[in-house]
Amino acid sequence: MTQTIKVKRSRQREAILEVLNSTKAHPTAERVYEEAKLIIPNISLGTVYRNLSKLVGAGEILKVDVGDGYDHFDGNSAPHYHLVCEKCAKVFDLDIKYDNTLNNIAQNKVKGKINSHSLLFYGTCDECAK
Amino acid sequence: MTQTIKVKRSRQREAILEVLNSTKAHPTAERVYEEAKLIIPNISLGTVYRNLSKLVGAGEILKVDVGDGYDHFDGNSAPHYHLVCEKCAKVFDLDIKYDNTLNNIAQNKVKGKINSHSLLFYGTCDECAK
DNA sequence: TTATAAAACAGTAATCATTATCAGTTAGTT
DNA sequence: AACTAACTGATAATGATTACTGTTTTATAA
Repeated sequence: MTQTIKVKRSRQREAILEVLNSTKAHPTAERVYEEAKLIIPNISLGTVYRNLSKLVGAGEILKVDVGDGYDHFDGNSAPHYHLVCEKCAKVFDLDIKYDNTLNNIAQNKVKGKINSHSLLFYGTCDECAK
Repeated sequence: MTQTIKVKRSRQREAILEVLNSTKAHPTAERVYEEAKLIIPNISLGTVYRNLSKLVGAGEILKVDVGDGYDHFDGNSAPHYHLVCEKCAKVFDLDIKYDNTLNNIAQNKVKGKINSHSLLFYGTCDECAK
């Protein structure tokens, strides 16, 4: 028994996507909520969470886990690497090519199948380094 | 104004360390609590959390963040890489040498200082691949 | 267009991993 | 043995995320 669940457009989801696509920051759900309210003032936080999950599930955005207790979201859905600043806690994109050979190195060590990887750098961002 | 805070031994902290050093799993705080209770039956969950934080701060254990909503802990404090099984959700150590040159690649792209990195592989573990 | 059904919503309550609090206990020192 | 500060067990509080519910919106088609 399979059931197909249709997806309907919603102003709210489009506003959330617009927020994410117009920033290079990697906002938390709360920050996305604040920005989305500028477009749809009575949007609710639950709606933001629900749609962020949906967009992640659809592969339209990325969830970035940096271990600070918040989920961060990224409008750039292509796999790429991040820098987490240990001073200001901001998350930055790194202009490094996604390296599929890393998967091969791991693949040589296990019988199971390696599907992907996530690489996170910790250090000081340009701004905080000044 | 600096103040030195002394560290006192405690049976509880030693039991927690013993739990972590006797497993290759990467238990959550709750699991550490369950195991520690076998050694000290009336140990409290708060004590487990408090000492896990302390041990991480002291560099005696590692906190492994795999994005499943739980903190995982690792008695092996040397930097190394992990595989997260997408089927059973377990965390495994990978026998791959920690690659410092990855830091250099990132270092070439930023003005700030890259200090470390975390690399996490996703896929199927040996057991689930059968 | 209107009617209909299901998806999505706003508002709010519930969940639950983790942290904080606090009175009593323990380890280390004099 | 007495002192002091770190530590503990028990429990309450926190806070990000999820679930619930009655209402609204979207998409489809009569």
